[in-house]
Amino acid sequence: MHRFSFYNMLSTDAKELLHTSATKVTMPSKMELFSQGDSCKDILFLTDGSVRVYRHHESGQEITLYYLEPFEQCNVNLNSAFTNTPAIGTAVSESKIEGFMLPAELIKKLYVCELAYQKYVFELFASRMGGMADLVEDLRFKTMDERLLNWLKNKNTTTIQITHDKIASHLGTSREVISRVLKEFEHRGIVKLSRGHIELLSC
Amino acid sequence: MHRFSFYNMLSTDAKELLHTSATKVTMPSKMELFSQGDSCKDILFLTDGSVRVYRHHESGQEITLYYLEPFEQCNVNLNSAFTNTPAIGTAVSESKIEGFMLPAELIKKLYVCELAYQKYVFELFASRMGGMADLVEDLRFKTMDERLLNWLKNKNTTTIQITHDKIASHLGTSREVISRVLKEFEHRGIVKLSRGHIELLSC
DNA sequence: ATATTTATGTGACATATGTTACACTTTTTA
DNA sequence: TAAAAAGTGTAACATATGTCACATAAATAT
Repeated sequence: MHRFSFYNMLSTDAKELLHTSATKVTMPSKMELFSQGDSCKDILFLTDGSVRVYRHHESGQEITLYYLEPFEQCNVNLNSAFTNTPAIGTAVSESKIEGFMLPAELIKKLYVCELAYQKYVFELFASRMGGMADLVEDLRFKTMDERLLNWLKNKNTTTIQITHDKIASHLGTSREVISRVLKEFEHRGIVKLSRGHIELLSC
Repeated sequence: MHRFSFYNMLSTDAKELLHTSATKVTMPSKMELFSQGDSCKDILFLTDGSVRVYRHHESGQEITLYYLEPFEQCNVNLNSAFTNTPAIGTAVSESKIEGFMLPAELIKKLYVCELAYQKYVFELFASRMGGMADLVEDLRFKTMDERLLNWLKNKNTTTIQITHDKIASHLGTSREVISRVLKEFEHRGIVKLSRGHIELLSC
């Protein structure tokens, strides 16, 4: 827990309480943490790996709302747990993840009493709102080519291990569309494709 | 101020402080409260009228992120003011509006010290996140027909006073598209159109 | 009263994306 | 090793939406 930005500024009482109440969790990839409609009782403090929070549609298609990275907290999780409302999305681990689980009631108290945590939560919300607004703008005004290229670049690695099908879920489209656009990128010399991974060239 | 849900649960000190520091504001329709990129120094407490918060794109097109209704607060405004970051959208009054302006520094203190306000802000964020997630899902998986019909129905009146151009900005499309879809609605007997207003039938 | 602006109607067309259908290859499973 | 599953390639087509180019009508301004 000590690696969370707010930790050092907590009261000793709060630190103590977190230590005694936190349950260390480790989960493999592809585990569902909670599903759209669930009521969350526990709150995850992610320390390693990443979690995808997405919406699904009747058609079976999905679109990613955001990715949860280490030392961030999941707003959908927090919202549901704090306000006793159903989760507005589904969360699934994208890799092996590690972290701590803490009961909602305790974190609610932390939010009320600890200034540092309040600030942390507020900033988390602010940046998530920003991300969601960007997503809205992208969905409306950007082409799939742009969105896909941005997505690839945001991975910050030259070799990305992923299937076209997964990318389609992230961006909310179908596999064929991703395959088609990627192939065009290959022709343009932007990427090199092979089964299961994509190599980013030229940037 | 006393009509805000959190007001009655504030300490007398806080109430006092709000009263002495609040500046009553009245603004006509179509006034820009702040623009994307601005740093907000004051926070609006809206008591009457409504405000549209939107994003604009280079092309000149716009899309509404959400509407601010009386006794809600604007998250973009709060985020910018609290975290000293540029506003992620533009806010414009949709009608004549009334409310109070309060300095960011004071509201920051209110957020820290007053449990009721903390709760209010949290719930506001939670519901706004929900709205944004809905918007993302709609943008990706709903047709313009569905989105337009929902938008009309959400107005909760049978006669809506608006131009096609405005609707286009709300939904992030062009005027022609809205005109076309509305005309089809008219043929299907869902609406009756006339210059400047739309009458919803059959529901 | 005439001119100008604002709002709407609409056909024709461009294009991005979704869909279907199937071939082919690689990997995994039995 | 054979069979099944998973991943990719690709053509052909459907369709929703965006764009252009006007025409017309209503409201406002001069």
